[in-house]
Amino acid sequence: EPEEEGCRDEEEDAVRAMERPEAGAACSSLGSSGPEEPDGLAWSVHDQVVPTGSSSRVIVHVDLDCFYAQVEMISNPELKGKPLGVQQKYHVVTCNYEARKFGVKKLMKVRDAKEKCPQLVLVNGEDLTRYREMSYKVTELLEQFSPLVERLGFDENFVDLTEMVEKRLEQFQSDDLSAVTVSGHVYKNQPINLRDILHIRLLIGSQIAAEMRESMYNHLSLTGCAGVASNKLLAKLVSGVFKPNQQTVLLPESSQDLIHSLSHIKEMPGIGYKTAKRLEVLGISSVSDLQTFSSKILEKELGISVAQRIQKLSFGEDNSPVTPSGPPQSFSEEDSFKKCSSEVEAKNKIEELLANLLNRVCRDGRKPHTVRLVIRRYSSEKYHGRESRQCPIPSHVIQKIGTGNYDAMTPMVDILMKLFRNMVNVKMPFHLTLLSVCFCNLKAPNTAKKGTIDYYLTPSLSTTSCSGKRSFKMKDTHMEDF
DNA sequence: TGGGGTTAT
DNA sequence: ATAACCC
Repeated sequence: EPEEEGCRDEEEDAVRAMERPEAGAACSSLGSSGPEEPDGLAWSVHDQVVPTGSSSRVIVHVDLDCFYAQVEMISNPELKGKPLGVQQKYHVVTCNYEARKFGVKKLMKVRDAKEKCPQLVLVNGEDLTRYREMSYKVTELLEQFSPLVERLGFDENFVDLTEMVEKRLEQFQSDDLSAVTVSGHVYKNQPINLRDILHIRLLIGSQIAAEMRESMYNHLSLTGCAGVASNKLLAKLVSGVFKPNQQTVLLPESSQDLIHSLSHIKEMPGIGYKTAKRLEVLGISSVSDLQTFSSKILEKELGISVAQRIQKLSFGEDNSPVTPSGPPQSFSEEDSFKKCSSEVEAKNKIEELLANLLNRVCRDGRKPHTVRLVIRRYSSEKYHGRESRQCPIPSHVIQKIGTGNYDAMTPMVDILMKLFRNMVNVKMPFHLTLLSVCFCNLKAPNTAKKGTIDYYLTPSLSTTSCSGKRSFKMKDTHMEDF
């Protein structure tokens, strides 16, 4: 069973919380006009109207436990029970809980990790294929509950449960609501008020979250955490409160406690490295600092968009929707290395990246209409020494992708090497530490037939775009320009 | 820091 | 094309 620990405690807490539902927050005033049974539950909850289109949502954030390590332990069960790290180049990018007991941390150097834990077993995780495949299986499983699933990286998903919760509520007879229970932890052990429709909805959400985790375990042998709350920010923050393989629901009255539990604003999802640095200059380091800082000055400093968004985040407010991810917008492969300083070397590396990418994009079925080459130059060092060049893929090359196998290889290498020489002056010495190839601008395979309206409206097929100059997408560097 | 991803400008 | 964000 997925639940490893905390099970007893959370059940007892939940029972205790329900034994005195009136102990915490006052009863919602929304139901107070109800008739017959002032102290019963029957009259009130179904009558509490959540204003249509209002911001009262039920969101779950699902976060797999040390995902790459779990996938490796499934591939090789002998690794189970041993301290395991997944290695990319000189780093342990993630590790299981056995390894964490020894002090191994994410993105720790292999040397340091081995020092902390000499018995550490390492597996190479530079090829993401199996992780990516398992990641999409998880997303697809969650999509069976609701189509509103948004991926965040390979190991996290948001699901908007609002509609599902509404449907389950309709199935309840009013006198059943006293039997609604929470699944998993309640943040801060806040007492549950069964007369509060928002509490009820979140509890139903917690039950669905438990079903999702059960399903992930039963069908995919994967464990993870879940957080249920009224928006993505809070769901994400609360999912991490009880850590391996547990779930937590946040009731609205505790949301301020949750955001103030962050010790620094950099821990707020949406406030990254750059923004945190700029806020630091302004003397803003805590959530409270950001809450109370002058909005006007913040807008002048960061721009109105970022300022308003992050200041709302500091209050736990986040109206961003769960945007269904659907199929990927891009496919890329990269490789980093100590040194690449010749064109031939670069070409070989690009060919390897490209071969893998063509396979992936072929399996997807859609056709990329744009290619991009990315490099990182040595000593550019400061993260963001990356430069890129992209161009449209000529339609005759697009056709070769997916159909045959490697017909597209040679023309694509030619295109990529032109992009390469556009970025790197090969007559001068150079030193690269990363190469990446990306296929994007993916379109469904063209079903348009000659002579039809679709044919003439499909840029890759119609004569107007196959000859003469193309005036669209001037940002792309066209191969004709070389 | 690796090997990925996304959206906004 | 770059810059920011996420994992």
